[in-house]
Amino acid sequence: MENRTVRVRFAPSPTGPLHIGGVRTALYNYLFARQHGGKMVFRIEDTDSQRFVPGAEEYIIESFKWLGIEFDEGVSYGGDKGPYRQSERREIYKKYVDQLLAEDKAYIAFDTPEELDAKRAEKENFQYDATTRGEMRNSLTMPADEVQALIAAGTQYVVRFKIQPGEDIHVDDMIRGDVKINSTILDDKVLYKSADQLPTYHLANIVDDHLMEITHVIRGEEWLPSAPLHVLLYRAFGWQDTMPRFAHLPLLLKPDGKGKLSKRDGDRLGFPVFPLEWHAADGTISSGYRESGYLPEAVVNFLALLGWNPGTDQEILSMQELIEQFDLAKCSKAGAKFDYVKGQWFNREYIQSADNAVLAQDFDKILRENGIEAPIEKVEAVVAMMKMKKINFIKELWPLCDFFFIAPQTFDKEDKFIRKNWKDNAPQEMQALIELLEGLEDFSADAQRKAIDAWVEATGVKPWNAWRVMLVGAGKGPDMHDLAEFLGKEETLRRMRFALEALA
RNA sequence: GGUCCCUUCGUCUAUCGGUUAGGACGUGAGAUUUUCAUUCUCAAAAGAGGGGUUCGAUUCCCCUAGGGACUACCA
Repeated sequence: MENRTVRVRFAPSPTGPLHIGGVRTALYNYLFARQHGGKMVFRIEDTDSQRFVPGAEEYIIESFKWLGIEFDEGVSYGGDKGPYRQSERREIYKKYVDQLLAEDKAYIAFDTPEELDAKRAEKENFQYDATTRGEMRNSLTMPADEVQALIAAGTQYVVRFKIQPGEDIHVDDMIRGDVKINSTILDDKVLYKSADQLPTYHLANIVDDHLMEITHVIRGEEWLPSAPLHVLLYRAFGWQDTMPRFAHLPLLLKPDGKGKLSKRDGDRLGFPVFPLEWHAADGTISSGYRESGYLPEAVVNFLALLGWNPGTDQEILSMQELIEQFDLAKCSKAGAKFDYVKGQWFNREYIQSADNAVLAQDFDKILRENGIEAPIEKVEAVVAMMKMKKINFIKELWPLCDFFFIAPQTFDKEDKFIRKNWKDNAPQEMQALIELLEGLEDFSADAQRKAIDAWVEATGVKPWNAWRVMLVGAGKGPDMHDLAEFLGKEETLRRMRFALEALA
């Protein structure tokens, strides 16, 4: 059985946008599958017809495309073990539910939700299990013909799993080791609802994982308490020999305060919790990593290190390196607070090493939003000069780069930088610099540097800051020679002459 | 309440019985500098508490405390 090809799955419920914690779970599954030359399946768990949200499925698919997490089969990817949408697998589940019923491993229950609520209200710790099922309305307590009559009359019912109490159930977790839970504390879980003829998560999950030949279930820690139930289900079906191995990942926690990271934390603290921007039906918009200016590689790298690390000091890892180095045994057991400040640092690192042409495309959009249309090679030149500045996002480049495209119109003489660098002798010195630049045939940064260095050597004048006042109007920007080359001889001299007058 | 999981700098983490407890983010200081930055250097910063086991525990065991998850005809 250990020679089976690795097959993992990511199986979200289409109830809304994909949470960033879900993204990390999917990423770990992906890394694990790729490392072992296995397959990654995308399944949609839409067994709760009440909570279905239109567009969620498409959103999830688009998110993974953006992030570079690729599936091998599943919804929208195809494959020979479909259908991959649980709502399309009704007959399959029905067959297995009937099998459990026939083997007396499950039973039919007619108690209504209202009756159960009443029970819970009267008995603090009411649980539908071996101690209580004898006093409920189910096929264990009612005559068979009455049960059949009720069903024939169209009475709604559920199928419950008959759990034998008093047994220690062991779950062998790849991250946590042996986890033991006694079956007595488990309740007789609802496996199937006649109302919508759909199974609940637990049944559908086990049947699908088995039929889709899943070898490893890598999921969030919130599933650990129900893992014993799943083990029991595999056993009930006689599938224990091919039961997948489990790995329960630590949760992503709120950056501040307590509890797990929730959808609302993002807007509250100013960072996205969704990969892509999400427009809810009620009109509210939740920000996304993509729209906020994150590079997908940075998001992947950041998420990968939240709960796992390669055991070395290396923190910048490409998808390929992650695939090679990922190891479930090295995953941490404790939940990780979501450190979005470090996430921003990852983005900065990826911006600084990103291809200028790619960044130019992003920056071009920002420029257009600010009414600037420039040739893309000019945009790329600006990005090349400025991306090493202290920016976490490309959009932060605009206030640092506006002067490339818009000449300073006014000069605030109270401005600290101008006051300090526009001294009484500045006009004469800058006039001399203008004359020097006028005489240059070659206006490249190198040629300027050569000529100006010689002039500086001869006169002792340090022209750069005053020059910056004239071309930029503030204490920011790149090397003056690079800037002047970018602006060109004509524009450089025009700005200088204008500034000379404006500052007089 | 019950069950299970977890616990090293503010945060993410390394350490798989013997280390000056390492790295990164963030923070502070200094150097470099043609502004803003970058870069470089340095600094402050941690084993929850208590018992064991052991020649020796951050590391293994137990207890306590704290945190988290689960406890639906949701996933």
